[in-house]
Amino acid sequence: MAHTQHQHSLTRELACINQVPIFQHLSDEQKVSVAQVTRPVHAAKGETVFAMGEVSQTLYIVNTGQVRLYHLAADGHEQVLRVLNPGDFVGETALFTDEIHSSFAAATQTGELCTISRSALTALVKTLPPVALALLQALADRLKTAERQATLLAIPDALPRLAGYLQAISGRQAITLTLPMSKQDLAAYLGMTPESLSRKLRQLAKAGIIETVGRRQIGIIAPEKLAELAPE
Amino acid sequence: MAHTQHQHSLTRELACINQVPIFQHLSDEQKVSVAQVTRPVHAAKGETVFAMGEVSQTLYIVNTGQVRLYHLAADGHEQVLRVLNPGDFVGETALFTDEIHSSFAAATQTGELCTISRSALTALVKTLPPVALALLQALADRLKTAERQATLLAIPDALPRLAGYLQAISGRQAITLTLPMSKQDLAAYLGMTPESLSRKLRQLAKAGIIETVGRRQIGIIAPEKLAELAPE
DNA sequence: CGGGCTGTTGACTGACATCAATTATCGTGG
DNA sequence: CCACGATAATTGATGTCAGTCAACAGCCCG
Repeated sequence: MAHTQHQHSLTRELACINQVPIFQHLSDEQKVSVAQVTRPVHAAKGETVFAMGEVSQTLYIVNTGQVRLYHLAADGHEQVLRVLNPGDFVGETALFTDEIHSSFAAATQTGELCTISRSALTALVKTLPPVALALLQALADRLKTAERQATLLAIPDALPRLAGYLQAISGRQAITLTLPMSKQDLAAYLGMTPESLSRKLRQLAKAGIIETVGRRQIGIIAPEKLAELAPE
Repeated sequence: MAHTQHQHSLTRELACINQVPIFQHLSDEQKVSVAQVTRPVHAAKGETVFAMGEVSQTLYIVNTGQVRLYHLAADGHEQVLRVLNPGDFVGETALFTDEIHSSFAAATQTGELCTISRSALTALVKTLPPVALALLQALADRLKTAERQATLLAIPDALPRLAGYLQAISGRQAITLTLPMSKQDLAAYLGMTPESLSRKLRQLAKAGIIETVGRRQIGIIAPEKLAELAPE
């Protein structure tokens, strides 16, 4: 490992930082100071980024590609916690405690990650208030999403659960959207089996509320009917 | 409303701040500067702190008493999001957007809250890095809890869901604990009906794993058997 | 062009929701 | 302090939705 990167052009690091919302509003020189504590990491499709039980003191930010976060039960069943797309990050809990990872992370698409060590990020938060605010905002957003997901999962019936999810990611608009993950992952995320998901999507399509386009695209035709099925 | 509080002794405000983990590690003078932007609010049992749909730019911190956060569905069904005990807070999303509340908050026990306005807290975060770090930590903790709950709720069978919950709040110890909410609220929180919860508790009691003491107390007798039933 | 993985469809079964009635517990006022 | 009423919690009987197992279809990648 190189213990000095002064000769390094930092272009890869800066590419990462420019990609990521939490560093978006920094000045150029501030970005450079962040880039100096950033280390790019390559992740090939299927590769494990970190495993449950590992000790980590690192924040991972996805630059390109996609990473899937999941719990693994003793019976082998995987529960998808969330899917990290470019700009998303994970590992913030490791910034405060030496706590072990409570989940697995594996790349579903080959891409590039950026890592920042705990000590470096703590220093950044202390010296650059905008970073602290951006981090707070990102965490608050994720918290809201997680609580929303928990509310959805508490619904016993699969149809309103799916309707609520579709409503959330479509923004109640009649648009065609690309699913952020495969359907079997989505099924696990929504707490149902792939079979059930398939059936419910078909049911919604038959009712003229949505249409499935290819494998990963869904067109929302009647948002108002979706709202009737969804909770609240 | 008094537009100046200079004569005020700040004792109530300081009591609140000293109670709350996110301000715990501040120096005395830093605490005073926080106290100056804090406003205490009394909440009687049953009183609504804020309602869904209201616009808020305020952080609420529970000093004493208890506040219940819940969603209200169109059919009148309540879904408990979480229960705020002393030291817990809510309203962090309002710090970044003028977004409307997505839930109701009602006091279940008479107590005292502290409020901090958005602008004041933003300023605090910028000037006092320890506050930013503490807030980040608190949000990270809550995020972890929310993700854990999501994982639990994704389990289709009620028994492991309950076992996982009991394990989490008992800390895997053989202790007698007081439930943080009524059983019907707990049932909603765990995504099942009160009837199912009752049956599952009975099942655990018959198996000698727990015992129910009164209405809100549960004794954990065999934590290791609970662990067998719970996921992971 | 072929293989494997992802997604779909079908039949069956079991667990939980639902509806209804009873019992226990707590808070309150006499 | 006890009796009462209201609410919470339990118990029972029944129906239904989603999980399971199994086979098949379709897309993508090599």
